[in-house]
Amino acid sequence: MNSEFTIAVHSLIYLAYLPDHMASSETIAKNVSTNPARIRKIMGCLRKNGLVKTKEGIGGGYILECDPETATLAQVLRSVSYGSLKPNWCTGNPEEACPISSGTQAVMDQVFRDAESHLEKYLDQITLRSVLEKIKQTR
Amino acid sequence: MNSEFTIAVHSLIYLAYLPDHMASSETIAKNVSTNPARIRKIMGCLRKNGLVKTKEGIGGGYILECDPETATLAQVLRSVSYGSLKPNWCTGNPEEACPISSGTQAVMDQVFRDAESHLEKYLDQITLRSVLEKIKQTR
DNA sequence: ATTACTGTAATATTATTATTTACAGTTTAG
DNA sequence: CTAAACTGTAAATAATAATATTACAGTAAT
Repeated sequence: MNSEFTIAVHSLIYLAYLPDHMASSETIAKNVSTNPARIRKIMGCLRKNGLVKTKEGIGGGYILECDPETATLAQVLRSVSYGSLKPNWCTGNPEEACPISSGTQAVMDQVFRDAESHLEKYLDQITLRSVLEKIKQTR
Repeated sequence: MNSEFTIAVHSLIYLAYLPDHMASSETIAKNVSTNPARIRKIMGCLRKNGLVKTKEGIGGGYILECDPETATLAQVLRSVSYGSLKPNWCTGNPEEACPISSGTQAVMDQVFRDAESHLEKYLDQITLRSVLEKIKQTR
């Protein structure tokens, strides 16, 4: 898993935290500690999934488009990191006669897919609001 | 997650599949499609956790030291990839005054730790035997 | 029209993964 | 007792993936 999921959650939490629920890619990038282009790319995914809205042009930026009370980390995961649990390196060789060498990868792929859907179930219980509350309490 | 978990599972399945449950690092590496040094490193982790036994010297190699019927993928995960769900890149900056920038990482770390223990619970239901059976059926 | 934004892609940089090589230590066989 | 076939481990290198930088066209406000 790369960091896009974490960045997406961080950005959404940040928007939820701001009084007007809005910020530019540059402001978000500073808060997250990354660069604006990366934020824009990730926000694009969140926009396609209805979690944020874009306002282009001067004074524009990103606006939270979901209710932190009901939006869950699973929605965020699906938006930016679908299928990212499985490593991209593959074991074995499909051409081999040995069933272990040729067949293990497919079975492991299934294991990872199932694992990811379990992960989703867990993340479905975590709302943006609950994360925000935990952050506030941590201080 | 890097591929060590998949390689470890593949290696164990391969040993379980062999009549004498034994093979050298070179043989395993060929089956997995990687190099012997990597296999030896991973097998070292599995040995420390009692999943395989090493036989050094001529005619040596690795021997399965667990019952495929009861050994689970969770044991393998714990042996080789503990804490690997969380990405190593971190968002935010602990020095910042903004609670979101300084506090999100710690909360996300907790989310990943919990997610990993959920993952473990799922993998605890999958035995080496069941993976081996699936591979055999796939043909 | 100019300014301040987003969307997107190409390129560069850095970090992580994986491979290769090497060698000391161990056991078996002759 | 010595050579051969293994493991254990680490260092060096190569390959790949993640991240950052740069650039520029498109859009909306002033």
